Order: sequence, then structure tokens, then C-alpha cells
Amino acid sequence: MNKLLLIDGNSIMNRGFYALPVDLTNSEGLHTNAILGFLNIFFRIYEDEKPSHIAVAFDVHAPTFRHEMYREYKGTRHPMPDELREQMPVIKELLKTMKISVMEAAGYEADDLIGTMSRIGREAGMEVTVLSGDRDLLQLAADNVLIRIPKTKAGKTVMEDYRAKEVEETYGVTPVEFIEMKGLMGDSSDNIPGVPGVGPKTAEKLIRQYHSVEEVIAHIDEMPKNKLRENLENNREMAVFSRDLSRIMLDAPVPVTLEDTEVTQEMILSPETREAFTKLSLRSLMKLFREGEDEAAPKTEFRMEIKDGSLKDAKNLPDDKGVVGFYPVFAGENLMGAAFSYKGDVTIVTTGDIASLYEALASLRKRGVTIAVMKLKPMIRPFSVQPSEAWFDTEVAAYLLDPLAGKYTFTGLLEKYLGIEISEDKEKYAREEINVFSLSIPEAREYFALSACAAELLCPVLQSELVKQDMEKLYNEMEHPATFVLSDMEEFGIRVDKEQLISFGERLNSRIAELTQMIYSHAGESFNINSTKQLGQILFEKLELPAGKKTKSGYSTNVEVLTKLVGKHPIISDILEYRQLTKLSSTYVEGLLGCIAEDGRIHGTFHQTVTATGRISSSDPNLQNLPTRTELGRDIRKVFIPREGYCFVDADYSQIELRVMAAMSGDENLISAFRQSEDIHASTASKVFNVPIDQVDSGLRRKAKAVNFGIIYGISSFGLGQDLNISRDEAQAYIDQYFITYPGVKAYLDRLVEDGKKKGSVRTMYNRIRPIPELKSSNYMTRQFGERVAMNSPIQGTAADIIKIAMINVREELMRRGLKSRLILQIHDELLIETALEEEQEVRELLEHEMVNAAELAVPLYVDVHVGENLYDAK
DNA sequence: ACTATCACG
DNA sequence: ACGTACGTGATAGTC
Repeated sequence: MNKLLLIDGNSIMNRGFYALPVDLTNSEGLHTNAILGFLNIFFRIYEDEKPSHIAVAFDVHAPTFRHEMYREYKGTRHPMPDELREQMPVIKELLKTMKISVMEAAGYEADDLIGTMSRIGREAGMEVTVLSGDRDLLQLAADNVLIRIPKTKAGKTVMEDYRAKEVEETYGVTPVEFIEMKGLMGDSSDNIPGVPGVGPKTAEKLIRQYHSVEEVIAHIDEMPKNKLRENLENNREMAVFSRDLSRIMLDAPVPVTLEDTEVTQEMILSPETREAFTKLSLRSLMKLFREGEDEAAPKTEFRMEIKDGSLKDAKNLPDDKGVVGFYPVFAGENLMGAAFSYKGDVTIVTTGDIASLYEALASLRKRGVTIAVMKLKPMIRPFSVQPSEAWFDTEVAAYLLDPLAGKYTFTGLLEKYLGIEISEDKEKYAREEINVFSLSIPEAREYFALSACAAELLCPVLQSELVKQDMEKLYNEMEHPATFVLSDMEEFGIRVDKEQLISFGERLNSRIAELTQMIYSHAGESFNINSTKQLGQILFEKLELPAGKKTKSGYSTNVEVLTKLVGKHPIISDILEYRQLTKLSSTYVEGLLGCIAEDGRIHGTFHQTVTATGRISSSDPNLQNLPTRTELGRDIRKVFIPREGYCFVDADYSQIELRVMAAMSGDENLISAFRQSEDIHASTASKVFNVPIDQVDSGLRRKAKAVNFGIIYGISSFGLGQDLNISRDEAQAYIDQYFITYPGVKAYLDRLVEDGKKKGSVRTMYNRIRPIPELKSSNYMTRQFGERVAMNSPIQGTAADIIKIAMINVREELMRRGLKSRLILQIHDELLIETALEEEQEVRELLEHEMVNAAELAVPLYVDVHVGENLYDAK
């Protein structure tokens, strides 16, 4: 028996939109929650009913035929949220991809198209199912027309099913009478007026008795003389009219024939659909394809076979130029074995012989094989991997494609890019940090095999995705070689004078002990000064100091608040000093001491796939935030020293972000300012505040500097005012003046926001992408944030790109010249080279040259170079 | 696991 | 009427 499924597209999309979190987006920032909600319900019903024919109806947003005579009532309709609106064309397109008929007709509502199709189906002898969240459709219910209304019960979606019988049982009226009822009671959400004072109860009572609006009217005089009767008398026409408005048309001009709506599972779940789901990041729906393939002919099904083998097997793996997935197993420094994957066949080799494994890899490379791994950096050293070799790092590639993803595990990437879901009980593999020794032997074997296999499968997909996104060059020429620089920096590390660090810590701690006692005596009791909760109580309750207004779960006790209280009570300055010293002691002295390796050096980790903008980050310890802004904190840097016979050569870019902005905006005034002036803040002050450059005092310069930073961060008058401690209006005046001075900058920033909104992302000069889903938010604050990000990311990101180029070239040049000096640290706009004393002059020149020439901009790049015997002196 | 604070560019 | 500067990581306290 043929079955026809009719879906109220607007209603089901609406339901999906409000049922699922709105922050569901695909990689391009397009919202997908309504689409996912729609598809979830759709496939549930599809499984249930296995319909042979399907059509989805949508409202056309124009005055509809049934309502056009009553247009003034349409004003009360809620406008569709933008996040939902943007999903409407996408679902229609997706349905077309699924070969499902989309019905739309100008002047007709979805209800009318569904009603008409239900009649056509019924007359053709089909079973008809109507899916809608709207009870209006109940009037269509019949013995062979089933109305299904999804409801959420305890978080689960359940269906309320109505045939004619159920409508009568629930409402006490027949489906046809249901229309009459609505004529009396009206429907505010549908802008049907009805009769005043008549609600569902009265309407039901009247229709059960009289069966139609006309009959009710005909019997008005039999009714008791009350308000109801009066209302009915005064609204006879309105009742008839409302009833007619409520009646769904059964003869609308539907744009499809019954034959058009015929569809099979194969047509719905085609490869094109799969591709479309992937593009929409609808990962949870990928399982549909696997099930489909299990039943039919399996084609791209995930298949992996693990077998044991020798290195000889590994060496001879592919017989053509291909991709081999690779995963080495280490226990600390010791090699335990490796997994090789080729076309889904994984060979696990148990060996501790690193030289032979190295050899096997070399032989694969020689034959032009690409070695794909999930994470390259840790393999560089053990296998002496060179930047020129064809290794492919899926993590770095996936990071470039989606820098906001956060983690790049094989489970996540397989699902995202290939729709392959590793079965539920393997969830532990999805974790970022995984200790393979906590796994059983078979589990561990499977983990190694999956890692190798996933790398192999992902490699071509990610490569073609990079090409599509125009980031192939970025990967090959910047990110891939940068991995080697980071690996080197981690390997070399930085030497620390442990004794000096310990004695520095002792000095800090004795002062901290003094301060602690003084604070306790000021407070009149001892308490945990580190607890903001307790500190807040002492300061603002016991000592009754004016509460720094900022809160959220209590009083704020941050520097900003405390600084304003200095002088009000002697405890404040002690707390400020205590804070500063404990920070130094715990984070820097204790923290760093815990990181010193056997060789007396700190080998931190540099992360390449963490930041949203393309910057490098540093951890264990973070070597990019060593104190420098205060004198005492800065002293910590004295314990970072070069090895014997070496010195530090350090260079930092001068105003790289402002220069990048000048160049990318093409603003002539800012460009010429940079070409002429060495002091851009003073120059800005002179122009913005309209004073001769030689009359710019330090205060004016400070203000201009703050404005310059503000511009880069995506200026707001509030933020600038906060920073400079001036009024919002004054801050706004500075900003206005800045944009008058540099109109090209203003135009550029506007362009970034506009472009970002259009594309959902922005890019750096080197094509690095930063998605900005916030730009499409309906929340004002979120959207504002998105706009600031749109202005900042291309600038910060381009600066990050440039220093990456410099790092790569510095490393390359040091090697090429056979120098002993090594790059050991990058701090965003600064590079540090541990330099052999005899190479000092050459390295100074080399470093400056490579940094200045890393990019050719409309504005010259400039670096400050320093030499020192420790990190303190080198800045 | 989350929040508050503070170190850096 | 809202409540903000952009990008990170470490520590300590609290839940």
C-alpha cells in the first residue's frame, strides 16, 4: 500500500529551532539547530512509516489568499528570528538534494497545500500521514488520514497521533466540527478573531450541541439572555468569517503531482545528501548512511583489519604512490612498536629497534609515499623528520580548517570529515589526553591501529579541503615548516639558574610571611588571603570599606578595585603587595622550579593548534608570560641564562600589529606616518589631538597609545574610557578624531565587519581563516563581540603569520650557515636566540634581516635587537 | 569543573 | 536597558 507523508515545514522547523540550542552551527557559522531538529523528527517518522511518497510544504511570506481580506490582523505575528530565517533556504535546498518535493505557492499557506495533497492522496487510495506541530491540521484527520503532532515529554519527543476517532475522543467533536469550533473561539496566533468571550470550552459545548456555526446562529434565540448570547448576536458575521478563515483549502493549486512526490530511501540517502550533511556539520545524522550501507552494498564503509607483521611488511606496504598512516608506540623514550595503515589494513609491528623503523620510514618516503600521522611534532625528533619530507599532520590541517574546534582527535575528525562514527564504547579514545598504558592490550592495539588508519583516511580529505579553502600554501609553506621550529625550541629549551631562582623564592617568601602577619593584624583575625570570598568579607563587611561594585558570586577584589581603595585602609597596600609576591612565588618560582629538567633547562611545550588567530601558545610552563611590566617581576627573567659560551640575542617587532593594519587598510596617512616617524604613538597624538609633534607630552602620548591599541582590539568607547579612566564621551571623541585622521583605517575596519557578516569568517593576509559564528547571533552583546573579533583577528593573525615566516627562515638560515646558535623562544612579536659568543654579530644581523624581510608590506617592518647575558638584560 | 585573579603579547 | 576592549595559561579556591 502506498503511503503519503506530508510535512508542515515551517511548523517542524520552528519546533526544531526552539527545541535545540541555537549555538549549533556548521564550520561556516551557519546555524543548524532547526535543520537538525527537522531531520531528527523526519527520519523518526520515516523509519516508522516508510512512506513511498513525501512532500514538505512551506508558507510563502506574502499575503495569503485566506488571509488577505484580513491583512490588518497579520501584524501581530511574531517575526521569525534571524537564526531561524537563515535556515529556511538551507532546509529547502537540502530537501531537494534528498529528492523530496518542496511545495510552495504564492498566496497559499502550507496548511492549504497539505490539505489539498491529503485529499489527492486519499482519493488515490493512499494512507496519508500529516506531520505538524500545529493543531489546526486536526481538521484534516480521517480514517485514512493520520495527523501526528510531536510533543516533548520529559526531554523526549513523543508523537500524539490523531485519526478522526482520536480527534472525537479528545475534543468531543469531529474533525469537520473542529473547524466550526475554531470559528467561534478564534486563534490569536493565527490572527483569527472569533467571537469575543468564547474560549475552547464554550466553543466545544456549542458545537457539540449544534455542530456548525450556522446552526449556532440559527438557535441564538433559544439561548439564555446573557453576555454570551449578546456576543454571539453581535458577531454572527465574524463567526462565519472566522470559520471560513480557519478552514483549510482542499483545492489549492499545488505545485507538484502525486507522482512527483514518490521517493525511495536510496534517493533520500544519496552520496549527495551525505556530502550536504557533512557541509552542515550534521554529524549525528551520519549513522543513517552506515545503516543504509549495511543493508545495501557497502561502499565507503569504515573497515579496518589489524594484523601483526614485521618492519619488512611495513617497508613494502604500498605498491603505488600513496598514503600510509603511521603511529609509533613509545614508552617514554623507548620505542615499543608501530602501526602502519594502508587501505584499511593495519600492520602492527612490535619492535624496540628505532634505527630499523627509521629505515622503514625512509624507504617508504623514497618511493614517494606520504606518511600521514595524527600529530607530527612529537615524532620529529625520534625519527629525525625533515621539513622537506612528505609527512602530513592531520591535527595541524584540521586546525587550519577549523581553528575553533579545540581538539583534533581521530574520533572527532573521522566523524566530522568522513561521517565515520567509532562505536560508542570507544568513547575513551576521543579524549585529548589518553594514557595508552591505562588500556588493556587489545584496546591499546586497537587505539594504535585506529590512529594510523584514521590518519591515512583523513589525509586526502583534509588535503582537498585545504585546497578548497585556499589554504594549501598556508599549510605547506607555513604551518608544516613551523612545526619543526616549535619542535626544535622544545628540544633545546632554556637554561635556568636554579640556585638563583630558589634564593629569589626565599626572599619572596619571607616578605610574604611578613605581609601575611600585617594583614592578619589589620584584619584583627587570620583568614585565607587567597580566598576572594573570605577577603571580600574582611574588607567590605568587617572593615566596611566601600564595596567595589563589581561582583558575580560576591565582591570583586581585583587590582582595579583594590587600587581605588589605597589610602582608605593600610591593609589594602599590604594585600596588593601580597598578591604580587604570591603570584611571583607560586606561578613563577614554584611553577618554574617544577619544570626544570635533568639538563638544567626548561623544555616547555609550544602549541600550534590552540589559538583562534594563528598565534602560538605556550604551556608547561607558559614561557610567553614571564613578568616584565613591574621591576620586581622582571627580576625573574635574570634566572634565564644562556649555556656556557653563549649569549642571548633577542629581537622584537616594533608595533607590528599597527604596521600590519596600516598596510592592510592602505590608509595613506597612517602609512606615511610609519614611513616618517619612529614614534607612532607620538605621531598619532600629534595628529589626533592637533598639536605639533614636539609639543606632545607623555600624557598625550599615553592617550594616543591607548587609542592605537583600542583600534586593534576593535574599538569601543566604553573599553577605551575604562582603560584611560576617562568618560565614554571623551573616549568617543578620541575615536572619532582618530577615524577622521585615518579614514582608510575606518573604511578597512568597516569592510572587515561587513565581509565577516557576509561570509561568517575573516581571513589574514596569508588566507588563514577565523570563523566568527557570533556575527550571526541575535544577542546584541554577542554580535558586538563578533564585530570586534572581525576587526582584530585579521590584524593579530597576520602579525602571527609574519613572525611564523620569520621563525621558519631564521631556523633555515641558521642551519644553512652551519651556525651553532638556536632559536629557543617566541613571544608573539619577539624571538630569542641562544647565540654562540663568536656568532653574536652574525646572528644579530641574521635575526634582524629575517624578521624585517619576513613580509613585504606597504609599511616597513622594524625590529629592536638586544643582546644580554640573561633574559632580563636581553630586552 | 568552574570562577576569580593576574602574568604576558 | 543592556555591559564590553583582542589573544593566551597557571594557580588557588570553591562547588
